[in-house]
Amino acid sequence: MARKPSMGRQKIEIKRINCEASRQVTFSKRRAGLFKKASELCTLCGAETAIFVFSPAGKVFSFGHPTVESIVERFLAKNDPRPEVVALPLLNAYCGTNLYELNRQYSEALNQLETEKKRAEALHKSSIEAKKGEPWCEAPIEDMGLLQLRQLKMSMEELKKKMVKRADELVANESKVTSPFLAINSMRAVDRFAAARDTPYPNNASLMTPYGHGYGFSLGRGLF
Amino acid sequence: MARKPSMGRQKIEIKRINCEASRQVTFSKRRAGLFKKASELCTLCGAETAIFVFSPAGKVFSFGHPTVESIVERFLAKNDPRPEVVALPLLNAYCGTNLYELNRQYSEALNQLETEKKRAEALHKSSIEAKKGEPWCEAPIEDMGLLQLRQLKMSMEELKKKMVKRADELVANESKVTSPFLAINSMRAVDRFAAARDTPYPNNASLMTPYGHGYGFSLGRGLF
DNA sequence: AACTATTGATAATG
DNA sequence: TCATTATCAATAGTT
Repeated sequence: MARKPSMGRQKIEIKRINCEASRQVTFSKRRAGLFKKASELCTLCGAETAIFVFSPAGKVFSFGHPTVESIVERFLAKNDPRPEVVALPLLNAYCGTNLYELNRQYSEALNQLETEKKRAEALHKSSIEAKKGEPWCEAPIEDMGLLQLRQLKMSMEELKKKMVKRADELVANESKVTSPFLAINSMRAVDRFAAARDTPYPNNASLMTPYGHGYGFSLGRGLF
Repeated sequence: MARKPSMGRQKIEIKRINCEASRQVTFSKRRAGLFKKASELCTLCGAETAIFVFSPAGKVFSFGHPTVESIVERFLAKNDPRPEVVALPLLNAYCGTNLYELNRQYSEALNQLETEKKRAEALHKSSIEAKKGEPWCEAPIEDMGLLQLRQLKMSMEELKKKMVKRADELVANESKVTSPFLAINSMRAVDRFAAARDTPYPNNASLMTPYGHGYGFSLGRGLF
């Protein structure tokens, strides 16, 4: 005998939802719906799909079948504009010839960059002192460099090593090995909605597989 | 007075569709639906989303808001273990601006390089032909190297100059310009389902924007 | 590609 | 967040 337990779904306009709370609710619901649709597409049609969703708050949610990584790898193989990705196969093509010289130049450029930054750092040192109590994020970026710079340099050096190593490998082995992308953030689960689990990665990502077909979802906190 | 023009939608099981033709049809329909859902999620909730779908035939279809590239970049910044990927945000943070533009310049140079390589490849085609029966990858790479190598070296040198110059700029100007990543494969259109258009990129990608809110879709032939 | 009967997704509500 | 339900939107089957 009860009457209207709800007025049911109402039509909504497709524009930003102003109410913070309902926007969040809608985000969750529709994200789940989107991922479900994606999994169905994969199952029904044999497609391979990856989805990344960044919430306004910066959380990342991803879906991938067979895995997020395999899809990204596939995509990057064709579309990544980043130099190193473009450069490696190119360098490979040339048998690693002159790699040393190229690396030297690259390093040199980076060293110069480092030098520049240090100079700037020195120049701004006084103003750092002045801004003592300021929150970290408001501090002038020139002022917080040394540590990160060192880290950067290390990363660059590692990149360089990898480039050389990779080139060597490819020269030595001309068989087209499609090495799987290191699937750091992937796991398989058989249970529907398997429990999330922490990973040791900076984004503190958690993972779960809501649909029982080897589809992987991941959640994590964004940096931005 | 006609009666049943159709028996309407019937329930289907979520498992691979065996019939090739209807699988293809379903793929198209559901892919469009998925992208629409994604665009709505973005609009309603202020989310940022990217989707990649590989058809069984190897075609890639992608959706991105604001652009595919920005989302991938963001994702990789947190999940890609490759050092160069770690380095980028670090540099960005350090310089108070992002490296996207620099990166773009770099890849542009490398793209030119790639073009050069292809040209040279064509030039050497006869010698390749001569080695009939041999797969392309077995052809001696030394045979097609000198020209491109020179070009590569030049590119690297120019990169170096650009990096240094950019570093100078950044030191001089500490305002945090968030220059948008050059969305090589993206375009905006106001028409729904604007006509696809060729791009000069290797995958011969075509692009269109089906939903009139600045969302970009791209279609292209896969390599795999 | 277009149409429409249905199913499936979800906005409003508890 | 989870559950319910009326309604709207997506789409399977057909032309």
